[in-house]
Amino acid sequence: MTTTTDRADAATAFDPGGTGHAGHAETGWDRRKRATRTALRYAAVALVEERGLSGVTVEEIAAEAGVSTRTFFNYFPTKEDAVIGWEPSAIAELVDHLLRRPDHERPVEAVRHTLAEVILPGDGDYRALLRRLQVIRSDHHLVAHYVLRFGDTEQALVAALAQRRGTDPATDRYAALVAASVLAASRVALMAWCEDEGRVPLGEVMAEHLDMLGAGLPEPTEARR
Amino acid sequence: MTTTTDRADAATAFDPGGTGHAGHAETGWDRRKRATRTALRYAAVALVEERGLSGVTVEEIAAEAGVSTRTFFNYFPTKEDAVIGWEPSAIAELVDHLLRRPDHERPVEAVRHTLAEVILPGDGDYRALLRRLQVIRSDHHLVAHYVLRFGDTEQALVAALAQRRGTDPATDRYAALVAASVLAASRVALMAWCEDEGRVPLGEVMAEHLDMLGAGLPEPTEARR
DNA sequence: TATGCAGCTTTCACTCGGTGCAACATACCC
DNA sequence: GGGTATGTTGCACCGAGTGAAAGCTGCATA
Repeated sequence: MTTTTDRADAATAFDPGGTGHAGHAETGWDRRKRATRTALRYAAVALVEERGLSGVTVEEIAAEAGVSTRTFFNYFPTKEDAVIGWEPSAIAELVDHLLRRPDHERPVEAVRHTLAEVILPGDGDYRALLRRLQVIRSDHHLVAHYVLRFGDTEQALVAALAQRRGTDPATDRYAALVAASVLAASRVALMAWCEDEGRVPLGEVMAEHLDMLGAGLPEPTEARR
Repeated sequence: MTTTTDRADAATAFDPGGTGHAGHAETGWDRRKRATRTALRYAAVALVEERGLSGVTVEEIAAEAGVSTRTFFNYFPTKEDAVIGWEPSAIAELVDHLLRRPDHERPVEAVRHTLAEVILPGDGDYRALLRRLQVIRSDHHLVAHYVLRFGDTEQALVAALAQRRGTDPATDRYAALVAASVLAASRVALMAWCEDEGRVPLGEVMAEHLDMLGAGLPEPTEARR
């Protein structure tokens, strides 16, 4: 019901200055690729929202986006990744930000600020994020895959933290612990924000959770928190 | 190299009182099933250790264990699960233990004790656990799958914690946060223990990590911790 | 000991996810 | 305008995973 035609040829329909916020002169190829990627993500979310993950095949998503099945796999390694909107560049960006944080900052704070800068969509497109999270939450398999991608992020963060601290990422337990627990808390915060349908600003929800983590998980006094 | 024949017909070769520590009268079927399960796990770990995850097919694992491919899938939902030794019963057991912890115990402590009781192999078979963890760590895909199963465990823990606290598991953020971060810390501890090749007792490593978490992740003072 | 039942294993057929490769199309640059 | 880099497609293929029906195995009866 949702679509079927409106996005059919998104691969060739160039984005008319829509989400474009790319600084350095974008070539035609880049535009085309971004359009295809967006179309695939959009199609994936829409179809899965409608029929559930197992009710949709990659072939259908590709068709909906107006590209071949093979092309789908040129953009996303798995069906799930198209739904959760996985971007390989996101991890690199995260690491980049983390390495730029001031040296005096403690690891937990550095990671915290980094996440705040990177996860929260600067363009204010919280609606899309919320919708995607709702679709993810609706399917156990998608949640699992989401957690899995957090795992990838975690590995990258450990490497970056270790670099910051001048330690060996393979043996720096503190870095591993910080990355794992802060990411876990962030994930829970995202889910809570989603559960709440975005009424409380995401930044606040994140801060709340990370504060609790930083305080050693004290049991909330008031009932129902 | 490792095997090829020694375990070939483990499905029919009954376990001669080996790992058997089942209290309530075990029927022949149970013995047979346990033997098959063990053979599959063993074959999976051995073959993957030898050739890597992608160098081994389910068909080969099944053949090595002396059963058909279809039977493999009657025991494990995925190839990865056979390697990581996933047991659906483990989660139930975890929940069970958690619900039996004394009421006055704070959530973090309750989860902590539960994990200590369930994760640590009572029969002292740390060698097998260590080997399995080493195989898992050697492959990114296996690590991801391992994290994924921790995610399943997490959901079960949240439900159990919420029940304990008399809250709604869907909205109890504190339960979600505790489950997620404690499990994350435990996972990191397991990996650290493995990295260390089991020289320091697992229980100690776990305690160290959970203490750090409970203290709010203070930056270790001494260099290299 | 024979017989029936229950539960496990196997075979078969099939769908779908995912990848490598070679041919084709498109945008860019000279 | 022609060459080149890059993106897209079709094709062939492999392996994971599932459903269903038939066969086998152990157990509990008479």
